[in-house]
Amino acid sequence: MSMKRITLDDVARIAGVSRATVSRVMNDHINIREEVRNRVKQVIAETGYHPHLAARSLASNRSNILGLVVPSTVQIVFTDPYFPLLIQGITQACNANHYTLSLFLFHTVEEEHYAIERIVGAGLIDGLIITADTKDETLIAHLLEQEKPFVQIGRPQKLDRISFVDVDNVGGSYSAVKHLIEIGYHRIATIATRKNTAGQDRLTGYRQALTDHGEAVDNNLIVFGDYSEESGYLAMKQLLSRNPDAVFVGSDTMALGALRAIQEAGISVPNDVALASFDDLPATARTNPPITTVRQPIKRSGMVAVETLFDILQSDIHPPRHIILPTELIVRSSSIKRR
Amino acid sequence: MSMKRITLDDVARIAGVSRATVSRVMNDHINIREEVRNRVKQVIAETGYHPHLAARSLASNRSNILGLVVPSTVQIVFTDPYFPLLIQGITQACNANHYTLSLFLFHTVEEEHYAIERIVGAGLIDGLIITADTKDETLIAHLLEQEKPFVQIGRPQKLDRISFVDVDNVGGSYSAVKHLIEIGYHRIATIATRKNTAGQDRLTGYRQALTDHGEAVDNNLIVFGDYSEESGYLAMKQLLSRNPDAVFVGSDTMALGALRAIQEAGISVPNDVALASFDDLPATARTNPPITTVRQPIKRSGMVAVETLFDILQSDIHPPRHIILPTELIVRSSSIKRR
DNA sequence: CTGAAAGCGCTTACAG
DNA sequence: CTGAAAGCGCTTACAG
Repeated sequence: MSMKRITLDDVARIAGVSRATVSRVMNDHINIREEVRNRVKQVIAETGYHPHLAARSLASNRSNILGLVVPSTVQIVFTDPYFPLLIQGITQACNANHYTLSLFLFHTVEEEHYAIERIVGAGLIDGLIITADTKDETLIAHLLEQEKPFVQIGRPQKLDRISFVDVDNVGGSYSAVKHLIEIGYHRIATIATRKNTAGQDRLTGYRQALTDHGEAVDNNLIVFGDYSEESGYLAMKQLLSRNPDAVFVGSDTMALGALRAIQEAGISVPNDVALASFDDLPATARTNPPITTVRQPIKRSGMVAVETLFDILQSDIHPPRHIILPTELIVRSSSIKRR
Repeated sequence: MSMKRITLDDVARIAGVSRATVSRVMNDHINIREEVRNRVKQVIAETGYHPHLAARSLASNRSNILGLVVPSTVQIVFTDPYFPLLIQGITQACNANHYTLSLFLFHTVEEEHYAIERIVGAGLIDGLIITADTKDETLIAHLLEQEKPFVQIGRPQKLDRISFVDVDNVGGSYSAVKHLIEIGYHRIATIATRKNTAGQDRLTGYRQALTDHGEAVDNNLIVFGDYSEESGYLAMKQLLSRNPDAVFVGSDTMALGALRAIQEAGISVPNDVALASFDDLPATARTNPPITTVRQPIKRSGMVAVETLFDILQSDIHPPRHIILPTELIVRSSSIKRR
């Protein structure tokens, strides 16, 4: 604020070269005489010169800023560590590539519409990462129309033109249910959700695993929640009267609710009923007995999303990228059904 | 990308005024003839004009971008909902003021040093919000030296020149311990931490409450943890042999560990030992029995931090602002010690 | 391999 | 109340 900032001009004058040359050194262009490059670098180091990002952005038409958009309808932000882990992955990839991350978190739909227009129109951002949500077709549509490069995290409803990074929800659920079958359970229920594509895919995996292993799919054993702990609790209460011997829960938060219902009913886990879940939050590792879970690579999906966006930014043609990251089954309890 | 962007020039030409006038309308200057202002606004609306932020930034020397810095030493990011709530408050205040938030999350110290210099030097950011941490004096020192306006969240070690927003850790702990005393407990232990100023202040509140109510401070009843669930568990195991009849835990996460230790020991809560805690995370509300907690206004502290930063940015002289937000005691169990 | 020059899209004294 | 003009600090064809 107080002392005058050092500019390209200053460096050029001190090094005895033109501004163009300094600019080229800054941007690692080839075709600079080694001697000149060193001299300029020397001056840059001595003066502590840092290029002015706004100026660069204006001249070059790229800002080295990425945006992360969290629509107003995304609630997970406040419940579990999903959001922090995702951000961790995203920022790590950004830092490694000298990109800056701008965060757009919306609290209302109006805010969302107003701000996104401003953001995209302001040309301050090279590309966007959007956390998935079923409902906001308008936001996605708007981005497509503006031809702003973006990558969605989570599978979109219709794939056609959208690049996305998702975890293998179908495969993850499949492996969990398959595991329950293999250790001897037969009346396997599920607490599912229709809230988003992840929930839908997890239900698909449940169904597929049963079918593939010669088990009938009983619709009475499929109950729906909304990702909240409370909804898991209520769903489990419903299920208890239907005597499942195992339950695959579509999310850890709901699983905690389900466990509460089970414990209140004075039922033994895993002898009377086994529990498996999707997410692998720290909390589920600490329950007693510990819950077997499907671990999704949250942090990694953030990193991959950024890399995918870079890939798009650097290529001229834009065929949509569809990336599915594998999950991992974490078996915590040695719950073998007693015969 | 495809269609040419609409600039100030375009708007000026269409509206039949100079670029200066359009600029003045955009920035809500006074002294514009009502008729002219309307005409320009009309054209802006029709063309969907959005000012180019980099250009504005370059010309005006303010970017309308705020930075949130999370040092590499801050771990809370990944454990509880503190970080999401804080971000929620910060983004809400930013959105309301047409500011954009950039997020700087560091994973290593090298990254931190390298990036912060780049950020501050790049002149892309008007001011910063720093999440507190005891250890990174270097980062703070660097910012002070650069004369970049910033607000710290959490009390810094030495106050002198630093503006900060903190919750009333001393008062909050005080009220919790006072409550335990008033409902009849006498051997009140604490699981404290020296990790940061918040932990220190909470211990201070504990001590003060005891002293003010004629209770002796017994150092045998003060055990230290490091904010982790495991450390709370271990601390409680130590405490159990010393027969406290109540424990005030310095954080909810540690309280969950402490509860685990109590339950493993087969001891009744709150009859044999009562539990109170600081933070008020969702998880503590769901334990059985529910834990009495001190609720800190996390989201609000984010909002206030942003507002404080605006205040600093707008004023010429910079006396440091010190803001302490009140906490709230949430009594969940009617734990009266049996006589 | 290097430089002169135009230009990116805005703001802001200055003058009237 | 409004405009002409300079300037913010970079990048990038173009020419040599």
